[in-house]
Amino acid sequence: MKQEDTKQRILDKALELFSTQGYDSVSVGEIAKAVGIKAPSLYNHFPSKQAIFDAIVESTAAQYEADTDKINIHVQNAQKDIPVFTEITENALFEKVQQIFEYSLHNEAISRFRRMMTIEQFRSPELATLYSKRYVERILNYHADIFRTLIASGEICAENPDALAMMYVAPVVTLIGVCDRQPEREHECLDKLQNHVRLFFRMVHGSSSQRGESRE
Amino acid sequence: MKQEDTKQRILDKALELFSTQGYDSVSVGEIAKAVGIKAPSLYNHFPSKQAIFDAIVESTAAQYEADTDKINIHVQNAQKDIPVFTEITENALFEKVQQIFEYSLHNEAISRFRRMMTIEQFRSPELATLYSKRYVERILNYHADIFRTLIASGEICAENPDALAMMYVAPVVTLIGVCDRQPEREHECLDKLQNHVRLFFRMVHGSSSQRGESRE
DNA sequence: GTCTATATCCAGATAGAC
DNA sequence: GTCTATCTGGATATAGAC
Repeated sequence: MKQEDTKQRILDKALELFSTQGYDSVSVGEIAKAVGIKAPSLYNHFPSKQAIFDAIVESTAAQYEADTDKINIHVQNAQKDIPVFTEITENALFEKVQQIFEYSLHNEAISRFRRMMTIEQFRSPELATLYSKRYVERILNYHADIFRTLIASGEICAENPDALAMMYVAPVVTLIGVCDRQPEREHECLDKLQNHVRLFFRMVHGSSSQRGESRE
Repeated sequence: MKQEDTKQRILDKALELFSTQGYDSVSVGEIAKAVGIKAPSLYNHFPSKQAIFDAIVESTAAQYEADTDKINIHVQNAQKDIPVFTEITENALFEKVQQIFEYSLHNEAISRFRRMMTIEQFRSPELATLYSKRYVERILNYHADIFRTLIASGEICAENPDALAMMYVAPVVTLIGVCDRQPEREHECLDKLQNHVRLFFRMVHGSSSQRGESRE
C-alpha cells in the first residue's frame, strides 16, 4: 500500500520537474529528493529514468478521459454532447469554453503534462504523434463532429465543418499556450477568449447579428 | 575572416542540434564535432555553452526582420502592407499565406529557431516573453492593424479587429506547429490552410457568398 | 524498501604545448 | 586557433548491508 503511494509520488514529482525543466535537465537525484528518498531507492520502483517518463505518459492519458467526462466533454464521442450545443446561447457557449479553459490551466496534472509534452514533443516521432493527436486532432474532430450536426440541422450556417472547427479551436489552443508560458496573463487571455467566442457565435448564426446589411 | 566563419558555423550547428534535442541534451562536444573541431577549441569563440545559446537568440532576431522584408511582410509596420491586402482576391490571399507558411517551414534558420524556442520556452521568463512576442503578439498585432484599416474603409465587415486577427492567425500557427512535429503532413496542412483561408475570406466579405440566405 | 558506498561514464570548462 | 591532457563535478545505475 505504502509502496504504491511512493510510486505515485515519484510520478507526481517527476512530472512537476519535467514540466518546467524538461526530461534531460532533471536528475533522478532531484526527483528522489522531492519525493523524500535517496536516488538509489527510486530504482526499487522504476527500472530507469526513462521508465518514469513512460509511466507518466501512460497514466496521464487515463486521467484525461476521466476528468473531461466530469465536466461533460466526451472527446471520443461527440454525438453525446450535441444536446449541450443545440440552441446554446452566446453566454452559455462562452461559459462552457471558459470552464474547459480554466480546467486545462488549473488542473495540475493536465497542465503539467501539456507543458512537458510541449517541451518533449520533438524527442521522438511517437511523442510528436501523441502531441498532435491529443492537442490538435482530437479537439478538432470533436468540434467538427458537433458542427457537422448543427449545420445539417440548419442551426448554424457554414459549409466546411472542419475549417470551422479549426477557426473555433485554434485560438483557444493559442491562448492556453500563452497562459502556459505567462500565467500572469490569464485574465487578459480570458478577455480575448470571450471576444473570440462572441465573434464566432455571431459569425455562425448568420447575418442577423452582423453588420453586413448596412455596409456601403 | 576564417575565425568569423568558424564562429558562425558553431552557431549554425548548435542551432541545428538544439532545435531537435534541446539545450541540455546537446553537449559542447557534439557541437564541436559537428563543426569539425574539438570541444576545447570551441571556447576560443564563446566563453560558455550558454553564450552560444544567447548568441543564437540574438542573431536570429535580426535575420527574421530582414527575411520577412524580402517577401513583403513588414511585421513592425503593417501600414506599409495595406495596399497588398486591399481588394485582394481569395486566391491571392491564399497564395500570400502559403508563401509565408512555406517560408516559415523551409527556411532552415527560422524553422530551427522556432523549434528551439518551442522546446526552451519555459526555461526562463525572458524566453517565455520572447516566444509570446514573436510567435503570438507580433503576428496578431500586424493583422489586427491591417483588419482595422480594412474595416474602416468598409472593405470587410467585422466589429473587433483583434478577435478577427486571432481567428485568422491562430489556425495558421497551429498548422505550422503540426508541420514542425510531423513534416510529412505538410501537404495535408496546406490543404487545411487553404480551407481556412477560404472560409475566412468569405466570412469577412459579407453574406453574399454565404449560404445564409437559403437555410431552413 | 531504504540506505551507504561505489562503479562507470560523461558533462562543462581550463592549462598549456604547438 | 587548434590540439592533448586534465580538473571537477554530477549523471545513471548497481551492490550489498540493514
